[in-house]
Amino acid sequence: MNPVQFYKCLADETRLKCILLIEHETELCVCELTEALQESQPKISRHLAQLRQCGILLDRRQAKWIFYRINPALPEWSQKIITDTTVSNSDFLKESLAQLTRMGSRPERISTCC
Amino acid sequence: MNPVQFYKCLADETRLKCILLIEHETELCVCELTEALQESQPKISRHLAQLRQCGILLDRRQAKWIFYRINPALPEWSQKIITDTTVSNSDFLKESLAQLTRMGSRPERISTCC
DNA sequence: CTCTCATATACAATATTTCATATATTAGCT
DNA sequence: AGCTAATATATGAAATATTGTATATGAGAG
Repeated sequence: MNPVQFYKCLADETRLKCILLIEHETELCVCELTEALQESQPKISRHLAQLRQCGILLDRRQAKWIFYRINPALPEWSQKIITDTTVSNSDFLKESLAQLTRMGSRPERISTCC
Repeated sequence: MNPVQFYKCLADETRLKCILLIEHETELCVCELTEALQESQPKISRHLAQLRQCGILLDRRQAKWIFYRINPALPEWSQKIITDTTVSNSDFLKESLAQLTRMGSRPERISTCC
């Protein structure tokens, strides 16, 4: 992935918040992101599809849910940018994280490995 | 500057190359960038204006030329992203740097300080 | 004060991105 | 098989971004 394409993915509020929230939480499903960001399901879903197609995110299905996580095969420099941006912009995520915490009955995760 | 705004600035080939070339060379003027990127002068100029307005670049006039440099007052995380991106994407800049080197009669710089 | 060179800006046309709405898919339950 | 919950996709309209072309500005030379 070339750097312009990478930065285009980060250059949208919904997409950037999805990426940083997932980085912060390791893994999130569509309904959690929809709730955290207070946006419509198709809107979230479209942006996630784009991030998946670019190779920034990976998804896995577990029961009814689809969980997204950061693609560990991303080049190191882009992974670093994602973690650095998360750490240095807590204000930007504050509201969404609070909304996520407030969310009742979050789907339960089954660890992928072991 | 919020991170989305910052990434929007990087999410265009012309702008990203300008930023990374300037980072690489410390300081460049409009005609050097025009030559390095092989783009029209108004195109380069418009993008530089946008980067100046966002606070990513600073400019100074010296004789007939206007030199642009990275704004040292940028938040540390964004400066880091600019340097990391430059270091990790030499292929992306290769052609433009070669073009710059090939350029004859580059304007002479007078150091700002001392 | 005029000419030239380097750069900036205005404007309109074009291209790209984003979104709401409607609909499709897929898994699990009964 | 039919129903429901979660997610994905298609379509067209609206909003944004980008660009070429023409023109303006500003500094230095003569």
